[in-house]
Amino acid sequence: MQTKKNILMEYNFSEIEEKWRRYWRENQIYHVKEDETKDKFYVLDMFPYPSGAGLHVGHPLGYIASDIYARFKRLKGYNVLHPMGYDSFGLPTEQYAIQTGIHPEVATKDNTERYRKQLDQIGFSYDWSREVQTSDPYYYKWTQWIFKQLFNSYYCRKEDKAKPILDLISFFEKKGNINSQAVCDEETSLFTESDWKSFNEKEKEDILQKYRLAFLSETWVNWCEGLGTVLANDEIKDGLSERGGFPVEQKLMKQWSLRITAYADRLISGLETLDWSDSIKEIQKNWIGRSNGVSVRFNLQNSDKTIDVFTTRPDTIFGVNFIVLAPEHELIDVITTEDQKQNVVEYVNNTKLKSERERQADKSISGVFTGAYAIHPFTKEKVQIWIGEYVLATYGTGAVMAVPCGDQRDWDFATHFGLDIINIFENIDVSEKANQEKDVVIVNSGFLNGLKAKKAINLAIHKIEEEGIGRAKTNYRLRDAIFSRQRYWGEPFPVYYKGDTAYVLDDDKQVTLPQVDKYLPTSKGDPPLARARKEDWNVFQGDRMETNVMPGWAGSSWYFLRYMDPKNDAEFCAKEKSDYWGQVDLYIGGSEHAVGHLLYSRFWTKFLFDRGFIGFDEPFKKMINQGMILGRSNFVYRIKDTNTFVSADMRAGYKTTRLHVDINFVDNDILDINAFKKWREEYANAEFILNNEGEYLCGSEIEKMSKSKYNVQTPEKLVEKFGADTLRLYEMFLGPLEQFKPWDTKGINGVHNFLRKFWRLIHDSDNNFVVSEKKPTKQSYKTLHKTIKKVEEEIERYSFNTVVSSFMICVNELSEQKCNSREIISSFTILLSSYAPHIAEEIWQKLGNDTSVTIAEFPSFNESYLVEDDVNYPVSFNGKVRFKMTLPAEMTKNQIEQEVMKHEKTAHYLDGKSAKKIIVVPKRIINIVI
RNA sequence: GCCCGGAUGGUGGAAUUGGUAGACACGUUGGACUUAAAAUCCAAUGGACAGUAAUGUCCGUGCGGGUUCAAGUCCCGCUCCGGGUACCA
Repeated sequence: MQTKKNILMEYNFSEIEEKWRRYWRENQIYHVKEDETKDKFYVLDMFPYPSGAGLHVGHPLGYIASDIYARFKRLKGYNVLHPMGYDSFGLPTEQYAIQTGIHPEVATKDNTERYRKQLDQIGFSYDWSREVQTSDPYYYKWTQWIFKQLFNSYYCRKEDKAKPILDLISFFEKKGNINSQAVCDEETSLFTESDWKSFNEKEKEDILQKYRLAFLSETWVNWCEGLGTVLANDEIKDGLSERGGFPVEQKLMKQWSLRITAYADRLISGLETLDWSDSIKEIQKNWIGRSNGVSVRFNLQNSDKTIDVFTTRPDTIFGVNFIVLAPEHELIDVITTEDQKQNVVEYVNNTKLKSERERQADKSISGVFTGAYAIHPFTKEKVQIWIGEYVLATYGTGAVMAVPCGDQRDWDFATHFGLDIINIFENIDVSEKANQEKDVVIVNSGFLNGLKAKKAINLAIHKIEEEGIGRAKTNYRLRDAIFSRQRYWGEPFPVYYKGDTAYVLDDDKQVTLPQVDKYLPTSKGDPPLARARKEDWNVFQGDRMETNVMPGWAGSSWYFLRYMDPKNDAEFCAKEKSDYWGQVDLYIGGSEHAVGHLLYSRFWTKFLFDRGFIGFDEPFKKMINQGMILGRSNFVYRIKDTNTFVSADMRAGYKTTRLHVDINFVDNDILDINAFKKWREEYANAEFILNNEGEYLCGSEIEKMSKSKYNVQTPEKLVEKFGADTLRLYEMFLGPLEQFKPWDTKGINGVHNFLRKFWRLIHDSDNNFVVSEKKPTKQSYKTLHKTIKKVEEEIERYSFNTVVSSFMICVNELSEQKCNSREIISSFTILLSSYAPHIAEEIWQKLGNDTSVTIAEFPSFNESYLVEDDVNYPVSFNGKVRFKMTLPAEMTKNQIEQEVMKHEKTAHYLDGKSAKKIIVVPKRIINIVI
């Protein structure tokens, strides 16, 4: 037991930390304003979704790192924007509302308050006056506003940017759409200016929908019955919804979409300007999936219809002897012959029954012949038309020209159905597998004979275009983003309908979420908002209001802009504010948002830039993805069909079931049996087979932290036991920020001891603060300046863990030197303040300062303190270090060589032989080659 | 399959451009203080071998080669682990 006196005499972190948190709050220390006299720096965290579970120790990892960086930049004289908010629309809150009837707004308020409390405890330097919440009507008013701008814009290919839709309308009025360079749906029909003038309002709007960047369209969507909503591609993993893991199927529905595909090229090229990890850039590139090729038209036999196929290998076109259509292809009904009709209908219906997941999982080859033939554009031979599941309706044209000798999938298909394989490669055997190598000479291919792929591709494209049977085309894997969700807890659309035609509200009007009786779809299957009566809507125009809501990523696509001007009631963000703060200079968050949030916010930023609302077209200049902190789970082993648990080291020979056990009952893998028995009723009478030490040993594994695994470590407990400064230091000390690492509290004492050691350095045995006014020794200056250099360099390269070591080394050395000089301690306190702000403020005050250490000046590094008179050289023989010798630093290479050869040990290691060569690297090493 | 990471003591990790591998911590062991414990302080701590000892020798950064006076670091070929992605024509 510690005595009361002991506690008072030591570093009393809980009192200190509370005191300074109050001080920061009351004096608005972290409040920040635009200041033209200073350089700006914008440090941002990915804002959290405030879930009911609260924060665990993994969440603050990135926040601590960004906070350290923000504090460091402030000390270096920058005007730092470092805000925080909540991504507060989302499914879990809504599911909770469905179960409990509690309005999501109420649950959100509770959750954000808990988050705030937890965040405050860690001592972050956020300017909370700039807080945003995506579910706040004052915020989503502007999310709706951006939607309106998207609705009222189109993408101009010529200028390669978004422009007002009014420009397009006046173009149509003058010239129709025949020479229009605007991005639009593939199947948009052509019209002249007089056609346009003859269209009525609905017809005009239907056409404009094919051009608007936010538009309604009847498309195949990913319908998730379990969630009762459609999902975007990035919300699906392995054919299941990312949230909840429910099956997803294809359904034809009228939905809002955003024309992100118009930005595909710029989203790829923009990556070059970003300081992001290669892996995230790579993921985005793959997701966009640009491939250059050509679309080729095949005429049909006995029909005036044609089939377009997309290929990246037109050089292999002479290897084509059949075509394969996706089961959803629109021509199937038209071309199938009578005698094949039954087979085809059966096959198509079967594949439709399968879910997306089943179709992905099933790699077996299936298909059916339509009975129809196309004509090869060059050889004029008959080409069979098949239907196959391996062809995707949503990619390219939904049809492929099959080249069995050159594509493994086509080869597999041909082999399975006994179709011919034409070989067009010189000296290549295609009887076992297809040849996908490009460095091969092409034969049997008319005008392409004797060429290799690179030249043949260009020639083939040229010829295809010349003959008018196709044109070069770039295809993208990226689809337009489905922007409607059939849910309640999201942004309502600022949209109303007259008949089937959608209109956006005037700029001065916004829709707020109406009250509904239940958060469930209606009996007709309409979204929850359809439950609202006319009088429940704050705005009601036309025949009906839009009842879909926006997806979770709407609000998070622009939140970093709102932080710059959070209270602005007239604009989403004043231009002069966004001009001042500019891009986010450092963005820290998880890599799980690689294709969702990070792609959409780049898209919105580019759009807002195009329309002149902001002055930059990439949101996040530098990004770091922090690694996940994993939990350590513990297990007990229940013998099958009994209520007896066997110790992990005794379980051989038993059939057992492994069960997660709450880590709070386990210390050093030893189970507290009494606590375990009390945990659940069913365990009250459990029996235990103990090991030879009479203990119950648990098994363990490193896993993701989750409630269901009972391995969650919360920051509260650690803050209570060790203080926030210790927690901050420890999370950084664990290892490199980007790395995945298991959470283990074993080492936390080490960092805590470091703070206590620092405290003791400047307090006497009665806990009185004592610093010396004497001039520090040369050695102490060296210690300090070594630390200044290291701290500055390491923080600049985001190596947060090694800085903690430098702090420790510094305090260790100062303790050894018994140095408590005011000058040294003052500088060190500033260095420490970005990591451990509470204790730094306390010491700073004790040193006699009456302003916060957060506005101190980072100590400047002076090289001259590190200059050594002597160098301790390692002397190696054939690369092996044998002894060391200290020599004056200013000695020349020749002098060093002479000194080394004179050394008594040199003769011993030369062992009678002569030195072939002596390598001297000044201030580093001496190597003697024998 | 393809694309990105990674592999260093009992543990987390350090070594920025090739130049003293294992900083800093944790853990372990021994010692001091104490009636005792906690806390604190001191010392040792990659492995093997030799020696009473000071010390010395050899081996050591996943494995096998190579470049170099010198390789954890660079090059070639593998193994294992983690992440992403997939009938994308």
